[in-house]
Amino acid sequence: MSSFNEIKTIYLFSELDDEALSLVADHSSIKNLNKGEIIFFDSEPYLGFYGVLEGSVKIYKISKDGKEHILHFINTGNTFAEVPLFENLGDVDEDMAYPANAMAIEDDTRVLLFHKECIISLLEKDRRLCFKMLNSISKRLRFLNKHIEEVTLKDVTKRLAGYILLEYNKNQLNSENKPLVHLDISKYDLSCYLGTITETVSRTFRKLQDDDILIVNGRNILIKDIDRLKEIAK
Amino acid sequence: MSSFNEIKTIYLFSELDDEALSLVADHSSIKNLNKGEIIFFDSEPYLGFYGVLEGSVKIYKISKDGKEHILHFINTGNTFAEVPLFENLGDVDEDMAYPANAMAIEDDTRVLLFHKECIISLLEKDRRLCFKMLNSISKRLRFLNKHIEEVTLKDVTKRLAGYILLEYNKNQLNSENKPLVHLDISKYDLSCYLGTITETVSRTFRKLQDDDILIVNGRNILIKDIDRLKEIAK
DNA sequence: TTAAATTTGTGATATAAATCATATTCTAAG
DNA sequence: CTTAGAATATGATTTATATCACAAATTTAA
Repeated sequence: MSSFNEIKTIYLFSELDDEALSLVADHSSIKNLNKGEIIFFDSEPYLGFYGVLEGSVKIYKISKDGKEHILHFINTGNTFAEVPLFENLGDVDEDMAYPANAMAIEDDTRVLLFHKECIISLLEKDRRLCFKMLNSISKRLRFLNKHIEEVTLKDVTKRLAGYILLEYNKNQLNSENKPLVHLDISKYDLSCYLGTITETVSRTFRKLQDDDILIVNGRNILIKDIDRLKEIAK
Repeated sequence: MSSFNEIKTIYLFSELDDEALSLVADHSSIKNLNKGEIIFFDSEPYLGFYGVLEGSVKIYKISKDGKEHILHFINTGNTFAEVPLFENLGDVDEDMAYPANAMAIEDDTRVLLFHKECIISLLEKDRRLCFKMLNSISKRLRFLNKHIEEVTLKDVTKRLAGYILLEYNKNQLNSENKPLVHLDISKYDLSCYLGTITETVSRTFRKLQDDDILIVNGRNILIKDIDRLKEIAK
């Protein structure tokens, strides 16, 4: 059972009234997951979309020979796997399938599964929710746009530099203006996200370190020369 | 000026009543373009989204050093550049920008620009339109998902094989069951779409031809061994 | 119809990054 | 603490694909 307040941590549901919230509560279930546990597999029959209450999830593809590519990391408050709901507008729930794999990447990750059956009726009642859904999907699309640009048009060094700068900007508010970045994903996941392998990430960190741009200590990165890092990322 | 019937060729608008159609007509303009003409540039201020009435458009990114990557080809009936409308839900039209470049790739391409100002009000009135918009964006997202999987997890041969099979399936209805594919894009655009360069596409076609899988004649491709082609694409 | 320009094809070479092989460091379990 | 397993680092080698150079073919324009 999920409290209304917990449901409201999901951005999409944050402005729902109590009536709508109880409908969501009645049609959703919560899963607790440890690091490495699968939420769904690519092409698996679609049950509904998910929201992250706590922890972190990766959305990824795997090739026949085991090569992995991470499309998104999803954190608290955000939803994933909404797309199948709207792909086949006519055919209500005709052969819907998940568009990628999803795995928890932190212990004690909590996700809310909102079963597909009643979403449409909720959206039909609430125009604001429709717009929020459009907002979520649009942001995801813009993000993938950017991601594909990075992977196809830039080399690994640029991509890694860009990732670190993005993380730095994200957390700048938290930390006390120190140019310090803490990676909250493993180097393996980082390499899969950057479209490369762990060895190459290692070497690239070393190179940036040897050039006095970063100091890498495990998952902690001190940015020594942010201007040059920005120049590289371009 | 645009006739209602012409507007209805855009899938998103196909079911609008006359009142809504006249609103669309009043707030849109039509552009005629020749091959190579730009519709908008990446990051340019956002005017509204487009629908293709006739011809074909490519949506693409370009790197600092001129390398190009094509994200989508948009054909008659389909819309593009809807994303900026919904990204910043609160701030009405705060600094919206196009998410990529768009160029006509056929002569006599006709596009309809639907100015951003009145779209939201139209969507607020018409729930069905909201769902169609969700449908369009979702399809685009699924497509990019697939595209990124191809580019990051498969080699050029697999990607090219996959592209030819997709084109074959698309046009199978038209042609009289002959395993014939006509490329309706240049080899340059094909290479940019596959995340490679023209030389590599040339060589890959040659390899597939030498292996008796295809016969390539300019833009016409005869599939000699579809089973092996499918096997390669996997 | 011919010339110019663009597109396409092919060979030789260069290069970024993957693969393979260990070594080292870190982490979690007993 | 100690040990086993996982994650990370680094060197040597290979490989797919980009780059460069140019030839051939096709399209466009004059």
